[in-house]
Amino acid sequence: MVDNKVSSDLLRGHTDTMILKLLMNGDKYGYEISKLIQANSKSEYELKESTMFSSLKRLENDGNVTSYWGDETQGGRRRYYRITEKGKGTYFDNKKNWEHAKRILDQLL
Amino acid sequence: MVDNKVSSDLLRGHTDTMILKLLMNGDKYGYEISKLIQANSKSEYELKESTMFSSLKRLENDGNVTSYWGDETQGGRRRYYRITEKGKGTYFDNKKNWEHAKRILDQLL
DNA sequence: ACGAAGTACCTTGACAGTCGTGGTAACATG
DNA sequence: CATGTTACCACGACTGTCAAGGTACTTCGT
Repeated sequence: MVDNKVSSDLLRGHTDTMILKLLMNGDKYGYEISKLIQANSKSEYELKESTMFSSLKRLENDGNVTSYWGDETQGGRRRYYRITEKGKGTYFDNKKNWEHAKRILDQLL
Repeated sequence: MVDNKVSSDLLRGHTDTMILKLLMNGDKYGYEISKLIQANSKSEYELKESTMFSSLKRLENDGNVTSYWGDETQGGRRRYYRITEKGKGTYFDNKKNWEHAKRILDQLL
């Protein structure tokens, strides 16, 4: 009797999942993430910087990612993000939830 | 160059669209709407009353639905909701937007 | 040499949809 | 006559999004 309802949060807030997906393919820094998402959606979706930062902070607070400063000796410092084991689990859960929500929404809309 | 980005609001807030869809098949009252949505999703989604009421109020303020009191002479008064022409347009727009968002999310998740 | 544009980080405050909590009232059932 | 169900509604908290603003460095054109 556990969790056969869609947690309605996932009808909002897919940002975390998008970011986790990217980090599954290796560490990335913030600016890179937003550019990648824009590219991967062929500019049909734009992840706003402030949205991304609040998502990254949330992910870090929840232990889904860790971060560290890159060692760029010259020029702009970059903060890199790395997905944790927990983060991978979260990604798969979220992805499954999305598939579920999609089915239900298709039925309801 | 207009509107090739997903308005990210539709990643949240599908409630309005669900309700509009139901009203396309005839006037309904509040309680009925929430029960129908629960039934149509085989209890996998439950539309909370307070969410529904705020959605209905929003829909009415925006001219997507109108409402009137039923003439139940005995017992519980019921407020019925009827979709407007504008509401039908809104429904089709939202539905199209959902299809679009779905494609993009599938690509990004 | 200078200014603009781009990279790269971050904070703050407002806004909007969701939902828990609580309240009213009528009717049905045991 | 107490409990449950139908039926309405208001209020306030929470959370994800995003516009606006800030800092600092690099690159490129003129």
